[in-house]
Amino acid sequence: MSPTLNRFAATLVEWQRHHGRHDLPWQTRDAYRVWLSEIMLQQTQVDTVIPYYGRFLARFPDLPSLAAAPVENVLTLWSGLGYYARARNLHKCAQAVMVRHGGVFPASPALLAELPGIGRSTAAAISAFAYGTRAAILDGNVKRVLARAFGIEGFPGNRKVEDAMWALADSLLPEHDVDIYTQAQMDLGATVCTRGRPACGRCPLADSCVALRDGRVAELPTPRPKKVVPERRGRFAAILAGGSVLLERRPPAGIWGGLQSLPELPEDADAADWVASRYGLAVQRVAPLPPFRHVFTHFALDLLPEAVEVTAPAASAGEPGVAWHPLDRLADAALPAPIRKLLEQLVQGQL
DNA sequence: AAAGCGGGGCC
DNA sequence: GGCCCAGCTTT
Repeated sequence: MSPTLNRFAATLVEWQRHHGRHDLPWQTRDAYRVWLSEIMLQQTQVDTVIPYYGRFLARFPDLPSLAAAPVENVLTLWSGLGYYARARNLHKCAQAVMVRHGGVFPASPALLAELPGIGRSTAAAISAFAYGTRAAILDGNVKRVLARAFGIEGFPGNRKVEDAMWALADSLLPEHDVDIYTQAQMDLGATVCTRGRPACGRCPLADSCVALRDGRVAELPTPRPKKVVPERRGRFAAILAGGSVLLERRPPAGIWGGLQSLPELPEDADAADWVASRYGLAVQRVAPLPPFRHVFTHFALDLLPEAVEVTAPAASAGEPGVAWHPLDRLADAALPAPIRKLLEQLVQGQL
């Protein structure tokens, strides 16, 4: 598309100057801050990210401090944000930038995309915001805006549909003000062209929007095809002694990879016997706790927690990755959200 | 309880 | 290149 015909970009850039967001804490030209925010913003909305971003930056103000930290400390600060592979990749990426690029994020989207946790869209966003590089993003906001504005059919998670959107996004990229344009697409998608009740009345693209013209705003973008999710169940032991709970680090990959959690009991084990033999603890009492369901994208997990009171333990828990953790210091633990909630309810005497 | 958000990586 | 992966928020 010739630049003079690119009304789309010009309209968005003009809209952004007056109606876009200009006070987000990561709106700087510091590649470290831009990168950190973009990773946190994958799969997570701005309002959720802001407090995490602030805490993270206070603890790891720059790339070298993050690269030098143990990954456990990174996971602790990530606890509750979800998708913990992002935190592990973030840490790996920090170390890779130190080694490969002398501690400076490259400006090239191709080089950025070779780093852990950075894909094509995130690479483009970082290079556009931090360095003004001309590169197209395609996140969920942009997919929604493009699907509606241009009437694109098909689930954007489908490779063919996504490829078509990438081609369109590339063709729409303006010659100048790519950083403003990039922020404009994100902001329009987040504040006007929302999934639920889009505010078409104040959309700068309303005049030309195909979905609005055809009355198909609610049908676009095409939703993900439905799938039945398998169900799993897991028994979890809250082993308690002297105001502390026993936490065990999970394997690095898979669900809640690398996080601390309650030990998972074998399906048919007797809780008291299992705790006694595995950890060498003297069990005083076992009590079932209310079961609850946690739903992931691709499966549902029924959690069956049990409280296991033991006599005051020795200082060491023996097994590697196993540690007693004070119940009044849960904030320091890298816990998955449902386990954190369970333990907090336990502390508050609600169970 | 169900739907939505969304980029990365494996096979 | 199709499909699988992963957790929290919103509705």
